[in-house]
Amino acid sequence: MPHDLPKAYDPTAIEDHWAEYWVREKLFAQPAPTPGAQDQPPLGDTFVILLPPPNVTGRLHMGHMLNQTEMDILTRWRRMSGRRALWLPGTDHAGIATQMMVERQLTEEGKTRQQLGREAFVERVWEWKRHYGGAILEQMKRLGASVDWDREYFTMDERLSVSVREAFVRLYHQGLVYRGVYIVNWCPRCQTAISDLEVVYDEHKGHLWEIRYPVLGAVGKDTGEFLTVATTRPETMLGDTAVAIHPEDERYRHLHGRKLRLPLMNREIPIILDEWVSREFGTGAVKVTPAHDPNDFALGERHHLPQINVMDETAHINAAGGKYAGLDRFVARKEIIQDLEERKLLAGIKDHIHNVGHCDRCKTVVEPRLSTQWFIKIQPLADKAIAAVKPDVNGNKAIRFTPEMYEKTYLNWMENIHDWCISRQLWWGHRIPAWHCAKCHKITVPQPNTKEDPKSCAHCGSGELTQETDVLDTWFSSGLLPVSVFGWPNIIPDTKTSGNRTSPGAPGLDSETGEGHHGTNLGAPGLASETWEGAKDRADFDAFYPTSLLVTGFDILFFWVARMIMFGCWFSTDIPMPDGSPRPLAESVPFREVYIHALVRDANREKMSKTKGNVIDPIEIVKKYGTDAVRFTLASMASPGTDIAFNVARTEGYRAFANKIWNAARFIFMNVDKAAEVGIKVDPTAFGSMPTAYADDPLEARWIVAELHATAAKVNGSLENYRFDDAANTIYQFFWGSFCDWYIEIVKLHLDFGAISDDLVYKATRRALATLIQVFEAALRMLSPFMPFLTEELWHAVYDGSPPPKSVALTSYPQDEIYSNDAEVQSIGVILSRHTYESPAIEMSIVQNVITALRAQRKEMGVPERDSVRALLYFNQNGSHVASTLRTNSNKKLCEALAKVELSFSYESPQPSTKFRSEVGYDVEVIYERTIDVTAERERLTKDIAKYEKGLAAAERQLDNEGFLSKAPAQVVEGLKKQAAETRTLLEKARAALEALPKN
RNA sequence: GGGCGGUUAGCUCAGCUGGUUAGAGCGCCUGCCUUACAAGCAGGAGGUCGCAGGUUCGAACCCUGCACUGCCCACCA
Repeated sequence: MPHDLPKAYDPTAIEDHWAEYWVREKLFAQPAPTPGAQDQPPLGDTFVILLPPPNVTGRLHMGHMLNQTEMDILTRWRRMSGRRALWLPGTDHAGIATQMMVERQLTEEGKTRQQLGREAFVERVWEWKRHYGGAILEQMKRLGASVDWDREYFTMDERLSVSVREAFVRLYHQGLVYRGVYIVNWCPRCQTAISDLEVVYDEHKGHLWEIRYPVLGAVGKDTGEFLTVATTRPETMLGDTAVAIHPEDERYRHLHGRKLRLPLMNREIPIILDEWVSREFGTGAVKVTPAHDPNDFALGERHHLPQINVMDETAHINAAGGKYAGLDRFVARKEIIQDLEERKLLAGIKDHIHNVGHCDRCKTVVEPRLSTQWFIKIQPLADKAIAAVKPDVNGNKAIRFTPEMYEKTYLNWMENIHDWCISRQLWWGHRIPAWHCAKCHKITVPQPNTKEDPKSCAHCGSGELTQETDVLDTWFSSGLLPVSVFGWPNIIPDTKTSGNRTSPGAPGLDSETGEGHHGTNLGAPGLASETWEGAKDRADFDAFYPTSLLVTGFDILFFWVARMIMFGCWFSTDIPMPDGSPRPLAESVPFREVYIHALVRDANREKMSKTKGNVIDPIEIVKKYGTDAVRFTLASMASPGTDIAFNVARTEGYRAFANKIWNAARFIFMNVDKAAEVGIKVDPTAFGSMPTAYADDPLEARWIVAELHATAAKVNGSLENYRFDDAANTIYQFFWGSFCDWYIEIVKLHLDFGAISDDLVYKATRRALATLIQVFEAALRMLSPFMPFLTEELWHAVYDGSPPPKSVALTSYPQDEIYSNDAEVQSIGVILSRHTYESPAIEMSIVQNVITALRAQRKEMGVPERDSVRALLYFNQNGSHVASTLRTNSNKKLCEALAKVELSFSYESPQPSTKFRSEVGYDVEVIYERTIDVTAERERLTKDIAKYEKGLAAAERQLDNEGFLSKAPAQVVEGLKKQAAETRTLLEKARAALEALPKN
């Protein structure tokens, strides 16, 4: 019997069970639609969301948990609101990170990957992945994420690898991929190029070394003069091929056309003139090392300087570095400085604060390095990606950012974008589908839509081809996810004819409208119903692309979000709409909305980091407080644009909330059981919808039903705007503040199983019980996206273990049916208008106000909590609605029961000598013998008087103001007048009471 | 060097397009083991909304300046 609930809620007792249940029952599976079939609900009502794929190497941290909580709340909410919801999970192969992980393993075994060889190493990584790669998703399952596990992907899956290859191949044949020798950011530890984004800059206290380069005379002899250059990386001087000065720099005008002798290397290098040189910085003379600095590289190109690479891939000096060969760059730096000093060529050392680039992955200092890499010419893709975010002529945006300010950040970056270095010198990843010819040394890239690797060189026909050894940047494959997970490119029939026929990158692409000229393959209408290889994928794509929303952190805005937008817009443009029409930009975006969430920090607002040791492990917290409490904590603090300072004190509070809900359920089930004993059964078929109340229902029933509807309206509205905090707080307030604190306390009075033989009592009890359960059941549904475990457990118990659907997650989300439509409400006879004093909200607030006043007065008089006492209620001239509310017998009884008083009314004023309490519209007096603490009383009254005087003065000042009276809206003026009158009454009474206190 | 945020109760944060006397949770104080819940109930204290001007009948909210603080971007050796 599920009604036997323990006294305190123990999350650990139920969570594993439900987590497994949701997965096992495949409750959230959303299989690909059958081609041509009519599905319900209609395809238009989809809610599709991709999980930002965690790294396979990853362990769940608070950021993941926030991200997943938000996505789960939205997905569950949309699903319950009738949308066909699909949340798609997967993991990222995370090239560098994973390779590092396995290399570390090998090191422990005393091996290196080079010893293993590429093939064996990659197999080893796969093995690792099979073993440990699922950890993070297992954690996710445990947290109750309502994803479709049948669709789980991995970015190195065969299916997704096909997409990656096709994307590269198309871009290549569109002329948007190029290969060349450039300066790239090189990580000497990872021994690979990394993109600009993967370099993180740290401010670093370094030095600026000033080195004297001897000036040579006409015959190549030292003149005895020196040109002093300044550098932060002296070791690069081994590769210097010039020194640059500003052409207008008067100090050096006499050196124009002269040469220098490069110290330590004894190489003659020219002095070149370039306006790029800043005369103010350093000495105004810059050593130029084209092979080791991006600026110098550009300078070198302009002046046709040789490029001398002096370091190997591990940042050790190579043979070109003379006697320093073999030294690590920092060791070499020391020796070079020392040698220069000995030769008196070191003019000075200055402290210098500058930014040093580090590898995002391993934090090694990045070395700009000349190497052959693959790049994407990004501008054409960026143009579309910009158009997708900027408002069109009608002011519509194909992609909307929340918070909106990220739109600016995004556009700013996109408008200043650089070509993307996509090659990585790793073994783990998608190997670049390009083949080098041993004969003509040209490159062969397969044609689009071909599966076979090329057998012979496309240029000379030679069969001596070897595939490129570099792999693609991890973000290349994750950038493709929105299209690749839905089957692209295998979704266009007769694909042999499409592909490289036209080049979208070519001039003529209209990036403003996004309507490219590469629509070579406008499929026929009814495409999805045809039987062909990709029909199933195509139906999937048609149903779910574009996705609805992306929820992610700003840290991967450029890495991932921007790349998905570029790729999504680029590769989906030529896929016709399901009806065969061309795909507009708004339908080629990978997602329609982006919600960017904040960072989770520790309770002191510090960034969580391993080195600081302040990382909060979500799994630990979950074990301690329960998943629901942690989820609720995150949700309640997730206000767009604000970082979350995660404080377990909050979580403790929400564990208490879970316990509160649990105990409310215990109370309800206890009464259900009592009712059953006297033959009252509640019809469960009435559950699952929104409860209604009728004119003859008692106040608390009419009120709580109205509150429920109002709460539903507010929660739905908040979720619509990603206001998780508002939504969570609203539900919290409703459940605890309204349902438990007031409704349950009052409904107890109407659950009278003792006098059940009386027909009226029987009916009233049955009705009260029905409303109680219905509201509770609806509240569970409303709460379930936030607290899926607890609500699932209790919801099943409400149905005594045999609910209609298999899960609360498959029921419908509470919708407001009152506040959204007053007219209809009145026509069906429900008395729930909020415009009159008959409104349950106003009636209830009066009752609550009276009860609170009575309780406060009791307390002040020192009445023991148990005792019932007599009390007097004095109505005054502002209190007509109070009087009319309380004259209702049921309301009077209510006040008496909840305040433990026996109430009498009076239309006189209380005697100044008695101790009473003044409220707006009435005074209360509790009849009880006690000695008044005159000092405390005087203090309280004095404080009240000051407050009233201040308020009254402010109100009167405004009411005397002509401008206010003429310009402010009538209701504001009226409200202020009323309030001023009330304050005046309260002030007078307080003054009188103070006057009446005994003096001493 | 550019750009974008933030500053409201002891703490963490709300406060929607300016409108009556600024809210919540936690913490704090007081009293209660009242048979759903002490992870609870009841009552209470606590804020000149960072500072200085301005606009307005009216400003936490709009404008200007300042202070402090956080983040992002940037090739200055």
